[in-house]
Amino acid sequence: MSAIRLLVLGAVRRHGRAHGYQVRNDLEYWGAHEWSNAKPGSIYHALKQMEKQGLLHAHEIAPSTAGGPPRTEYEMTAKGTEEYFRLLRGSLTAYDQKPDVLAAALGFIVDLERAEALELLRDRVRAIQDWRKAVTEYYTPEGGPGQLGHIGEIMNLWVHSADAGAEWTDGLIRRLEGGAYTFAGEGEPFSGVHAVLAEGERNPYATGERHPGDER
Amino acid sequence: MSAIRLLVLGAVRRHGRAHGYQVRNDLEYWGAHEWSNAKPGSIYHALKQMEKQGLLHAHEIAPSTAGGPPRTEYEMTAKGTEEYFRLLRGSLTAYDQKPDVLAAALGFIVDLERAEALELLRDRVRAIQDWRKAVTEYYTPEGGPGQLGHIGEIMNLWVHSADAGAEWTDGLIRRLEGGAYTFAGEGEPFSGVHAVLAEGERNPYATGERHPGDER
DNA sequence: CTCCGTGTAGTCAAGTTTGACTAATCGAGG
DNA sequence: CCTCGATTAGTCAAACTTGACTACACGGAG
Repeated sequence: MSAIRLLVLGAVRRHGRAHGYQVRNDLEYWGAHEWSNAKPGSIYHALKQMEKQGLLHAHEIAPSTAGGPPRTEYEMTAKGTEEYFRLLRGSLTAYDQKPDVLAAALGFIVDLERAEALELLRDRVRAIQDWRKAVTEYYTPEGGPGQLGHIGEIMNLWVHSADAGAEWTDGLIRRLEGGAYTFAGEGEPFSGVHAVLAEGERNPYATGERHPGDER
Repeated sequence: MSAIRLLVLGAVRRHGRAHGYQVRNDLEYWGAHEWSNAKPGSIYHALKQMEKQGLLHAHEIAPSTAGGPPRTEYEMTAKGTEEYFRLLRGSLTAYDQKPDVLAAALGFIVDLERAEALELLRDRVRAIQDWRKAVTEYYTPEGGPGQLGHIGEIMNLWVHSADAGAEWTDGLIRRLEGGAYTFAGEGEPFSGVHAVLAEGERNPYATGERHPGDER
């Protein structure tokens, strides 16, 4: 599963009520258009789909104050909130080599309680170790490694990635254990830069430059 | 772009002529079903699509010797070979955090000449460094970092991944410089385990176990 | 002989993603 | 006043992906 649903649900949730363009702007503000498939089409599609599935409730709204076609505002339903947390938890634990999903979850991690976040991250480390083991076993021929030739480099890549992922997760766990950041139920919620764009606020990060790493 | 086209083209190329089921088996043999979207539907779709685009030439064949519906065999065209190398080169250099694409390219890297492979990998390192720089710049607010709160962990993740990717690439470059493996134009081609399944050969790795890391 | 499981080969509908396109309004410049 | 460009908001067709399903043949159990 991709990161788009989590991102959209998270954006709507932070606003309480939001229309597609607002979500789109938030995601761009968070930099998500650089590292996830958060393109207009995907966002509007996700909104409509999730409305059909009862995760969001739609309000038809008169043409906006500032040009453009009439817009639709969405609110989360109870079912939507449930799904949001299901996705958030799943994205933190599952190691499926899709870093954009993890990045998205990271943006919302403080919506959980600290203890749960830590538990989930420890599960993640375990999942990474399982994957590492499975990979090395799969790519070990009877005659010992060395028969693999350059194919062994594929194994190498996965093992290296897994180790890097585990190391990073461990680092995060240590920071959280050390009391970093403010989690749910720990007083005033996060409100630094990058929280959310208020209606009409300009995105100071929207430079319009293309960043390297973009697909061409 | 996903890894499927490269994988399918590469599989067909190694056989000279192959039907869908054969490709499907090779990809499973290489372990690709574990780390890429190489599902039957995707494979057959890719074959048909690439035939429509003139990358492959299709031969309708009488019902197979061993049950099942009639099958179609595919051969690469000149255009297909061109596209294959275009994809291969692109997958080695582009850093778009899709490790399955890199893994696929790795499996075919010896189809290039050693000097070119090295050049491409050095380009890759440069691309990774560019991405790293772009990320740190994007996520550095005016008031200095620290204002970011937990959002800074997203940056952290990307930086950590980039560094790990660069490190791995450097390692591979050193191994190749050291003369590892046999590349195009260096005498007898690779023929170890994991080369390709001959018609009718059983896949000794097909255990049927589910591996962790699978999507549920 | 018949039924069932396994292997062979592929199809299909539903859902998702992409990239380009539409359409309306506002403000500045000529 | 008119036009151009930017901003706002969203649509659409084409391509791709997913997971479940079909259909046929062989071989062994009962």
